[in-house]
Amino acid sequence: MNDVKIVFMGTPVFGKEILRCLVENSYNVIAVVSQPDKKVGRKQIITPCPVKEYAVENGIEVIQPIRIKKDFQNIVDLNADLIVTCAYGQIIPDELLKAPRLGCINVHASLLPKLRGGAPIQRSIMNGYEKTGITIMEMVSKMDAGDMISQKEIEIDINDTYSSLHDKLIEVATELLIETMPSIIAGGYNAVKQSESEVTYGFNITKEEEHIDLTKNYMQVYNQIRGLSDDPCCYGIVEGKKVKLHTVETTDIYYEKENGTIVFEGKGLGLIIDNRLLLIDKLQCEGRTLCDAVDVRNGVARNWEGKVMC
RNA sequence: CGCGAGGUAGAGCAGUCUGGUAGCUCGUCGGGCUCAUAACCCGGAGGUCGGAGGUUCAAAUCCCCCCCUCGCAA
Repeated sequence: MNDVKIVFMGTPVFGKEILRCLVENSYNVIAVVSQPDKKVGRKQIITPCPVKEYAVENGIEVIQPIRIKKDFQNIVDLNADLIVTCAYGQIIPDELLKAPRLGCINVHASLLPKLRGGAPIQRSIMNGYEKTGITIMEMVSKMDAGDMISQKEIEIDINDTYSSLHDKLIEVATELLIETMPSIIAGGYNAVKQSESEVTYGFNITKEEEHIDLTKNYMQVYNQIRGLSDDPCCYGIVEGKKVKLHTVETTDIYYEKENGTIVFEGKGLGLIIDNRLLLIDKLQCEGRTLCDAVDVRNGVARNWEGKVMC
């Protein structure tokens, strides 16, 4: 398999693990394409993305076009046999898609045609799905619309969060990739068209969607919170300050109270949605560190009993 | 030099404006009550108040510098 020259394109941790999978299984990754280094955090420190970091550690050439739409010729010139992408972050121009002999494939974290787009993992939880998975497909100019080569399902546990599901899907993705790569290289697979009538989208999460939506029902709110945990996290406003809800659990305890009312439950904190108690385990108040609900109640939230989150 | 909040006992916080005995809730340890308890009562231990310098009779508190954390913005 060393004779097949592969270019990998990806950016975040998910992509890094796919790249690692290729490298550790002795595939010949001749170069990596990533988003440009970005200024990160309050101090605006320029930080390389995880994929670049891994590539550099392993002595693989890294290319970081600012706008790949125009700036792709140097990638074509690598004369790769196959391009593997996973969470790269830019639309890849048709000329580049056509360049490799074996084409371009993408590892996508949903059961296509469901949840095309950039945030399939979060959306699968926020939409209340009971299963999701990984799809490996051919790339076409329309995002995530190519014919499907292979697919693997996974159940979403009621306690899964974005980060726990993210980690599980990495496992599934690497397994599926190992299974699928030989047939891609050999060219002997049957690609399946996506059923256009079943297409749904899972676009990136907007700022507004991180704000707790109290017009939704109990389970929808629960799904919103766990679908966004631990990052970027769902938040509500209490006494004018942002409160991030990191970890919550459902209960069968009922109260007749206004939506969003905060109650003292046991030694910790609870939130009333649809007259039903949502137990808060970990949260973070603006300007403060992440901590257990018990601690927050002992300090910042001493007088929160009966206050309403909005 | 982007804007803002914060660093006080093992944890989470109040006190700082208006300088003058180091406080609260939880935890912990000991005792009591109880069939029993994460409940309740009594008692104890535990802090160079992020660090250096300055003002002052006196600094957690005022002034200056540095370090670290978090929210926003990107």
